[in-house]
Amino acid sequence: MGAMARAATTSDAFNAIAEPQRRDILALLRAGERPVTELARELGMSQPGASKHLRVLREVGLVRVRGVGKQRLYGLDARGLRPVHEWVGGFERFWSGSFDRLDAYVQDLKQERQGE
Amino acid sequence: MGAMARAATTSDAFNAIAEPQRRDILALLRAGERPVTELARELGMSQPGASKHLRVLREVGLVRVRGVGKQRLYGLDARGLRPVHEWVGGFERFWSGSFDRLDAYVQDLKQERQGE
DNA sequence: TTGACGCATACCAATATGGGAATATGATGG
DNA sequence: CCATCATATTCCCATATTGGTATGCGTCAA
Repeated sequence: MGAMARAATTSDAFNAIAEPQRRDILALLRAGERPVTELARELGMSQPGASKHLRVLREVGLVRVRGVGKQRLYGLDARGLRPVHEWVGGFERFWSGSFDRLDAYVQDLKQERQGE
Repeated sequence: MGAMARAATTSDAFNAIAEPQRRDILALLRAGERPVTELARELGMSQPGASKHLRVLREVGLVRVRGVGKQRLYGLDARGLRPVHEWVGGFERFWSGSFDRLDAYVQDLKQERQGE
């Protein structure tokens, strides 16, 4: 019951994709299933390293595994990214087009003043 | 140099938004600027807690500050979320519509086999 | 059964948290 | 200059990584 640390990487997709190498793995898997060793080689990481990242991705459901002989083929299951996309999308109007930085700034100010 | 730990939360937007409370702060700031204490109160966190999260958000450029008298008004600067949205958007075809889980799975297999 | 191969785990080191409490810092109003 | 309000920082703690390296384990081929 003492202090807390950062949330586990396995807690949700947001945490899982915070790690660059895991994002690389997901991106690579868009091209199709891959066995661990191949992933490791293509991404320049150690085999244990790849396995560990894959474990995290598996625990949040972003990849699934399929045993084929000695190999374990990892495949993408991007459904878990949808909530992330939607959450971030909720900010789209704040970065797109006519709403440049200064505009947004001023807008916010106006809104703020009106509220009081 | 020795082992590494998790990337800093201040390293990029992906890491910054991995923390739920920081996401809450960003979401709240869409309604307009807020002073620290108000943010803390509305989100049920301590003042130091809010300040610390705001510091992280500031360091990755997702919020900006403006001093107004004794207060410091924090405002949203969502531009940094755009790359995140785009990266995640790159997976859209894998979760949307006709591409349900099993379909995607089979598709991947086919693509894989063709590639060899 | 025995190797060999592919992968997952265990263990260790070094580090980055996130929360609470206490305290320092800053700006404002008298 | 001082008391005060609003924030930022500092400490301390327990925890959760990420990256090696070594090793366990399951499957397949002889």
